[in-house]
Amino acid sequence: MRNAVQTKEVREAILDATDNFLARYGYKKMTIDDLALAVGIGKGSVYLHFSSKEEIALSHIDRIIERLKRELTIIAERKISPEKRLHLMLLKRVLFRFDSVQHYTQSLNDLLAALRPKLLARRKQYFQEEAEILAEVIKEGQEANIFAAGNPKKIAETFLLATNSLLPFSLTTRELGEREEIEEKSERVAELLLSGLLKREK
Amino acid sequence: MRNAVQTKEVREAILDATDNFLARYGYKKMTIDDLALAVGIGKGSVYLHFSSKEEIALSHIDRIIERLKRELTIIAERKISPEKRLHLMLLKRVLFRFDSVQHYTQSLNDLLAALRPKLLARRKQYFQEEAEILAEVIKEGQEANIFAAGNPKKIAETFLLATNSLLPFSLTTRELGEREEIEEKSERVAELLLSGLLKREK
DNA sequence: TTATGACTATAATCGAATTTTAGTCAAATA
DNA sequence: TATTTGACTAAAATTCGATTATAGTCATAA
Repeated sequence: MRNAVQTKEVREAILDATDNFLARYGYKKMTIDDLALAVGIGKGSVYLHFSSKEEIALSHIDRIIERLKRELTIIAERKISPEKRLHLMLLKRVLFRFDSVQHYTQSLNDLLAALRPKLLARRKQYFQEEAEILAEVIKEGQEANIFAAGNPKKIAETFLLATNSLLPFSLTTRELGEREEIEEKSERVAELLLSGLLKREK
Repeated sequence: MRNAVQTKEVREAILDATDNFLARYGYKKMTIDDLALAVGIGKGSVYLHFSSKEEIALSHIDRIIERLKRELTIIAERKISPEKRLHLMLLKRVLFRFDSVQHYTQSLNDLLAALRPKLLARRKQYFQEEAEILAEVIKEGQEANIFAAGNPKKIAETFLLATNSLLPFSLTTRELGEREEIEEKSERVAELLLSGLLKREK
């Protein structure tokens, strides 16, 4: 059906416009009228794709997270050692989020404040999904007898927890400073964690 | 001089009252009049000890952090292996902060919002001071040939960074849930980090 | 010499009037 | 008939002038 494609394109266009307005003016100042105008459809038509302004913003965030998961998956499937892949994935995760936040500096507090309760619920979900991707690689490493034994999912969660503080989503954001600084810090945390995971015997 | 003691006592009494009001009503609703009344001194006298309401709140936070540093130092000086001490210190740090936040649930957002710029500046300071305490223990462990080589201060910073996300000072606060859950997560992160620090050869 | 509380300038709060905007739905369009 | 629309509404946000609350001061009292 041509219509389904058309529909998906409009939906994407709305999210593209959302991305633009959020980065430029923030969540509060973004209006449904603006979005409709930018996409070139009637206001009512926006509600054919989304049930509320909130749902638009959440879908927009979902789309960003989906992109991250896709990038992590690509690394997870590379033909290099599990150790190296885990390392790259941790760095990717931290830097991806850092860059996202850079992009939304003006609007982020605004957005987080408005969607806080919903976001908290989703974060758990995101976290689990990311852990799942890491866990696969950890399992492989264990099967190859490179990594120490243990529940792969739990280990993956621990890795994510330990790198979470490097993600600029909190009070610490500005404290973290430059991208290079983050890069270096991530590197150190990742190495220490990986070193802990590697099997003891030389 | 008896007066100096007296002065210090009044200062402490003001901070005690501050602790009480912050936990009960939050920063905004706490007034200087309230504090003076609670301590039993005139309003003007409060300004003999502190130059502003903001300085009172910051001093109050300093006092909390001082307590944490004291507790960390006590562990650092215990007569057990550096490994064990580091482990205990990491747990102490996470749980101490968790408990503080529990105490101030109502008022914390309020306080953080009001003092954010000043707090960011101090956090770096706190962070460095805590790292210094850990670094001592790490150095000992290296001298005892238990820990792998490396700049002790840098390693300490890495440890703190990796446990930072467990500290309930950010969006993740509620996500973290129960104290037991935090305890278990801290345990896992600490173990993995320590395992990474231990020397490779069995 | 130290402590005070009445005083002030500023900031916060209130509430009524006005404007903006999310979401709806009857009508227009394809 | 199946989609799309934009005028419409109810609710929320904003404005602004008036009122109240409060941080910080300082002349006076202890």
